[in-house]
Amino acid sequence: MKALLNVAESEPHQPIAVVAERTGLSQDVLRAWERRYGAVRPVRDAGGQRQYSDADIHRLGLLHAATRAGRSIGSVAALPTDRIASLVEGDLAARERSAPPAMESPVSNEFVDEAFAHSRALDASALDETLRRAATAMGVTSFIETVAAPLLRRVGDEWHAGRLAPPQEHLVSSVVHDIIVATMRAFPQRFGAPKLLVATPAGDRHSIGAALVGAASALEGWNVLYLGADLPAADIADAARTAGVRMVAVSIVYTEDRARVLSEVRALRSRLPTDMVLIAGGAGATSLKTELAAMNVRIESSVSGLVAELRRQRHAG
Amino acid sequence: MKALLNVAESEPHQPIAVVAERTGLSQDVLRAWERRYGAVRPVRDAGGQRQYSDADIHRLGLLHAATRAGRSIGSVAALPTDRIASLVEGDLAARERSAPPAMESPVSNEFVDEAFAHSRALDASALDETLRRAATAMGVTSFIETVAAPLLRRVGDEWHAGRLAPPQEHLVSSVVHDIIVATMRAFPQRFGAPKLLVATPAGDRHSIGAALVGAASALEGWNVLYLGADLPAADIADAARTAGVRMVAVSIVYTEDRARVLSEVRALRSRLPTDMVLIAGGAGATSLKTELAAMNVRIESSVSGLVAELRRQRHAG
DNA sequence: CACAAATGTCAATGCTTTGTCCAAGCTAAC
DNA sequence: GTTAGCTTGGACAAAGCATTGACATTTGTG
Repeated sequence: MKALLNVAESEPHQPIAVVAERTGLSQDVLRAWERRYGAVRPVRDAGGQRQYSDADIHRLGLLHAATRAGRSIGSVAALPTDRIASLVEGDLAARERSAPPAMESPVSNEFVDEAFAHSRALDASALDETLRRAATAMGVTSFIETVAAPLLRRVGDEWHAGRLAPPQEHLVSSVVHDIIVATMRAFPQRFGAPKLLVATPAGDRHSIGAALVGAASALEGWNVLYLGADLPAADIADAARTAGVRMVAVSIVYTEDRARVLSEVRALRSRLPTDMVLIAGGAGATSLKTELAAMNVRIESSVSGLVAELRRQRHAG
Repeated sequence: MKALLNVAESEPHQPIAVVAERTGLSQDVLRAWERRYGAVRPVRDAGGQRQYSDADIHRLGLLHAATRAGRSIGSVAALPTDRIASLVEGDLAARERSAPPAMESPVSNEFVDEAFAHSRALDASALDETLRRAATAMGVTSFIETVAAPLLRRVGDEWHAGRLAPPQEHLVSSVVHDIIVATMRAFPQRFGAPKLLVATPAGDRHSIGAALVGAASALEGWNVLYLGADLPAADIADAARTAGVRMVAVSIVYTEDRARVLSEVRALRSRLPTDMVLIAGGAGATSLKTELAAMNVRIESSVSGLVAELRRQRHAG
C-alpha cells in the first residue's frame, strides 16, 4: 500500500464517465456530491472538465460503500478518507456478526407451504423439484421429519375435510415415495455389507413407510433390497433366501383387517429361518404389537429405533 | 474489542439505519424505546435526525439481548449500562447451564474420521461413498459445515505437517468438489428463476469455494451457471452477458498476489453492467474487503450471508 | 378468568435529504 | 461542422426520518 506522492508527475486522471463506471455512481451523483458536500475536488483540465485522480475514485468508492451501509452522504462526505475507510470496515464487520444465525424451522415450513401449493395445483414437476430441494438441503432424516410427514398429514387432513380431491393425495404420496426410493437407490451395493430386505406384506399398499425404512438402512451402510408394497409372504421369503439377506423388515400401515395382516406376517415368519430377525414397523405394527411380539417379530415404532437395531445387528451378526 | 478512546476527535455518530442494522432492532423499536423509556438519548443533527454514539449502540445491543432473554424492556431500559451488562451475562450463563450441549459432533466426526481413513489409503470410491452418504443423510448445508470443511482442514494440516502426501490432498479436494458440483447439477433449470454466474477469477485455482456457492444458490432456487476456476475477467463478463444472468459471484481464496486479484476483480467489475450485483466470497475476499467494497463489490464472508443476499436480490430484482 | 399494563408494529403526516432530470451553453473529437 | 460528451444551475420527485396516535398481542395481576 504505497501512496504515490510525486506531485510533479502527471498522475493518471480520469474523465467523469470512467469514474461513474468504476464506482457505480451516476455522473449526476458525482457532480451533486461535489457541489453539495465537497466530497471530492477533482482538478479541471484546460476546458474546465473534471479530471479525477485514482485517490478520488477510491474515496468515492468508499463513500458509495458507506451510503450502501445506510449512512447519509451528507454526514460522511466531509470526513478524511481514512476515516471513511474505517467506517466502512466497521459496517462490514458488523454485518458479519449479525449474519450467522441460520434459521431452521421457518425454512422447513416454507418447504411445506410451497409443496402444498404445488400439490393443490397438481403440478407434479414443481412438487418434485421442491421436495428434492428440501431433501438435498436438509438431509433425508430431517426432510422426512419436518417436511414429508407434515405435508402428508396436511394433505390427509385437507382431504378428510373435503377440500382436496384424491388425485392430490395420490400425487403427494407418489412423489414423496419416489424421492425416498431414489435416495435409497443412490447408494451402490457395497461388497461385504450386510443385506436387508424391505417390503410391505400383501394387503397393504402403503409403501412409503417401507421406503423410509429402506432409505434409513441404506444410509446406515446396509445393502437394501427394496421390494415395494403388497407382497405375498411366500415371495418375500423366497427373495430373502435367494438374495441371502441378513434381516427382513416389513412396514405395516393398514390394519382394518387385522386377521389378514396377522396371518400374512405369521406365514412370513414361518417361512424364514428361525434365527433370522424379522422386524415390523409402522402405525399398524404398533397397534398389533402384542400379537406380533408373541410370534417372534421385533417391533420398531420409530425410524431411529430401527437404526439402533441395525447397528446392533450389524456388529453382532 | 477495543473501545476507541480518542477524546479529542469528534466522536463518530451513526444514523438510525445503521443502528437498526447493527442491533437487529427495527427503527420503530428504536424510536419507541427512546420515547417510552428513554433507553438512550441520541443527539440530533442540524436537521433533527438522530445520531447515535457507539456507546448508545452498545447499550441498545445489551437491551436487545436482555429482552431476548425474557426480560421486559420497561424494567431494564432505565438501568445504567453496566448493570444491564451484568444482567445479560447472568442470563447467558444460566442458559449455558440449562441447555444440554446438543451433540451433533459425534456423528459428523465419525464421517470425518471414516473419510480421512479412506483418503489416507487413497481409496477413492470408498471416500466418495462415505461423503455422499454423509451429504444425503445430513443435508448439503450441514455436510459442508460439519464434514467437508473439517475434513479439508484436517487434510491440509496433516499435509503441512508432512504426514500426508499431495495426492491425498488432491483426492479429497477433487472428491468433495465433485460431490458438491453433482448436487448443484442435480437441479433442473427452472423457467423464470433468476440466474447466477459463479466462478473463480484468473490466478485462483481453488474452485471448491465457488462450487459451494453454486450449490447453496441452486438450493435457493436459482439457476446456476457454474464456470469453475481460473477464469479471466473478460470471459466471465462475456458469459454473464450471453447467458443473461442477474448476478455474478466470485470466490477468492488465493491472495498472495493481492494486486493481481484486485486488478482481475476490477476488470470484471468494469466489464459488467453498473447495476449488476457482483459478490465476492471466500477467505481472500474477506482480507480485501475494504478495497473491494470501494469498487462496488459486495462481500459475503459466509454461505448463510450469501443466501440472505440471494433472497433479497430475488425479491428485489 | 377478566382486566389492565406493556410492547411491538403500523399508518398518516410533515419535514429533510438525496438522487434524478432538464435546459442551455461549452468543449472535444472526428 | 456536426455529433457526442461535459458543466452549471435549478427544479422536482423519491426516499428516509420524525412525530403522533392507534391497534393487536402478549404479559402480568387481581
